[in-house]
Amino acid sequence: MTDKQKAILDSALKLFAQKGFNAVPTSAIAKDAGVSEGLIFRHFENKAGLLNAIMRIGLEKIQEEVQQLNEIEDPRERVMTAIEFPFHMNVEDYPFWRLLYSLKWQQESYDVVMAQPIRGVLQHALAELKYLDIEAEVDLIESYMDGFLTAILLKGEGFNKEELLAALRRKYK
Amino acid sequence: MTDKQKAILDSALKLFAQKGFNAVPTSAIAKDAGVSEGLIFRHFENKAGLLNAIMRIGLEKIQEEVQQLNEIEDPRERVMTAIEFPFHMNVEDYPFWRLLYSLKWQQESYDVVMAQPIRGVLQHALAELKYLDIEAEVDLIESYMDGFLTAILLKGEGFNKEELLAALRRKYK
Amino acid sequence: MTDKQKAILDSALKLFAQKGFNAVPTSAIAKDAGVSEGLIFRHFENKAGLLNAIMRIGLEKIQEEVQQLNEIEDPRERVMTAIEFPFHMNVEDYPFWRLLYSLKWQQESYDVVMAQPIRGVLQHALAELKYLDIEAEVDLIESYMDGFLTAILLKGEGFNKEELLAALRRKYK
Amino acid sequence: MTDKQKAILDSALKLFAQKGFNAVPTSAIAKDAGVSEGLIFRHFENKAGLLNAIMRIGLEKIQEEVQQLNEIEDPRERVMTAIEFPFHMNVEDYPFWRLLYSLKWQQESYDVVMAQPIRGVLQHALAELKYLDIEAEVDLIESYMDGFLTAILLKGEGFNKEELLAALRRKYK
DNA sequence: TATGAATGAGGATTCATTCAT
DNA sequence: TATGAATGAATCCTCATTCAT
Repeated sequence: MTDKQKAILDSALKLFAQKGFNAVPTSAIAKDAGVSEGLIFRHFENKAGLLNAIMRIGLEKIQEEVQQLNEIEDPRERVMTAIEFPFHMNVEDYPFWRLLYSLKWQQESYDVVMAQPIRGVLQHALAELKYLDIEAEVDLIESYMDGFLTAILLKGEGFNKEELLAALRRKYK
Repeated sequence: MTDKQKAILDSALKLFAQKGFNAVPTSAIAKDAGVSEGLIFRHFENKAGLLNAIMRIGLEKIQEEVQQLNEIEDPRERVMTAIEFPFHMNVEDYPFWRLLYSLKWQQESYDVVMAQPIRGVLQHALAELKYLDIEAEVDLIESYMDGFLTAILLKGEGFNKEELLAALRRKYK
Repeated sequence: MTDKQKAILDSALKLFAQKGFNAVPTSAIAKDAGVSEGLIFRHFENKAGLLNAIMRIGLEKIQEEVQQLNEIEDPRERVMTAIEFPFHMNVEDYPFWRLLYSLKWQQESYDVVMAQPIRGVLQHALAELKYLDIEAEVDLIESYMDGFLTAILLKGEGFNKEELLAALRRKYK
Repeated sequence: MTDKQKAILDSALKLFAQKGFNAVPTSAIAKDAGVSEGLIFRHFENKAGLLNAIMRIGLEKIQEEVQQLNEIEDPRERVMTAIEFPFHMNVEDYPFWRLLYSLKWQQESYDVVMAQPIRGVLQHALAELKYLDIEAEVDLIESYMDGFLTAILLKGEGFNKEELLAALRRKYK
């Protein structure tokens, strides 16, 4: 991957995350990345291809994250770490998550593919813990995670991430 | 409000909720509503004005909902009813909520205005319950609600709302 | 002619004169006149018909003006009065002249018809004065008049009409 | 400036001069220039930008003209040459002058900027000639020029430019 | 006579995409 | 690989005009 390809991907991710996929013209991406408009199409075929490339990279990152989760022995701790993932995730990954979450609400959903690895972890852990209604429980945890991610990604300022985490832990102690 | 105005609003809400504001051309709305495209602009000035009208109506519905919440005497029950709101909300309001939640992720956010009434109810109830860190607690509850709403609105099929609610209640018994 | 018809004509003349025929929507005329949009078309058939009505009225006024010119016995004085017409014309007729002069520059020209009566006066007077090349002389005088009208109608402020007239008279003493 | 840019400018000037800025759709310009409609906006941003480009070029031509005037030593001759400018101007510049004079009558006026250089020449020359009321005199001359330009630009056929000039010179001998 | 809702053709502008260089 | 001029379909919006009331 050349420098220019990376520049295009970076700009596209940044802008898509800020304004939404449909609201960002390819010309704006080219300008932000400091390349010609044509180059985007040479490298990524079309605008959807650009999005695909971003998502492929994001999925790889998620899979690394999941691998780290799986290295946690204690299933209870593994679940708690998963739930708290939104609080600990890397700030530089925020744009990717914003984009993923904004795309959820439009038809073409990458969401299912992306969520699957984490669901897998949870299913496994809950099975080890002898839970009965695993699917419902996973849905519940996934809902929590969605909610926290939403809060963290959208309430940039005027909101205390640490206190929210503290409140969460108080509940689950 | 004439029949055609209502038809436009209905079609617009439906389509915006399905595909996102930016992805729906006014021509598609007109077609779906069975009116001429020009009529949209005569009644709502521009596409953003149409969205505003939808949001104004939605806000009124939310305020009614909040009023009903406030009639619940017991603050504990009031909070629980609020948290469970996503499970009990009217199916015909789903499109509005989908639209609201999809807009959250783009710049021009109606979100803050819309969430305020519900936050007010929670702040009040938690004060009655002598909570200390009210803001963090409200953020937490709001996160839950966001998460549940996301689940309910996006996982149409292949997901059991009732079991999720049961799992939630088991936790909070 | 009803009050509303007059209101429409007044508003149309005012707006056409300010911004040009093409730049004024019929809706703006209706609004300014305080009538419904439909009424314009009931009374004047279409936008061009409205312009025609304005022009017909204007032509009548010009013909009255010309009649007064013709009552001047001395041909020399008659010519001078004509040349000075732009300086003495009624301020409330400015919009009509502005409109007429702006229309000159577009294809559909009312100009020829409107200028004819005045040319007639000049031709007559110059014949009485035994001029030889009457057409060229009339063209010359008409050019003067066009120039003065342009100056008076366009340089509203920051321009001294009286001094211009004085300068003109100095020349022609 | 590419060939296509020049083609667009040429077509736009021609059509604007014929029918007026507002009466010419960009589609007509594109068609006449043999380019796609989109190209107009890529090069000139919007319709007003296209007009601006035309005017900028026109202003440069005027400034060249003015420079030539200033090379005339005798101030009396300089003034006469200026007054007679409408009679001697290049036929291929007619469209530009038509456009400029048609725009005079609408709000957004380029007129003042365009007229300034010529006024400057006249003010200078009249000062050399020890005129007293220079402003009024310049207004007078400008009016003449406006009148002659109007005549020449609008009475294409059926009007003898040479005879008008002869009549003018007879007066000013 | 008068209203104002409704239409639809057309107008300015945007934007993904192509292509010659 | 990289540019940027060029395209044309689509998009938002305007506006003269019609029509039911």
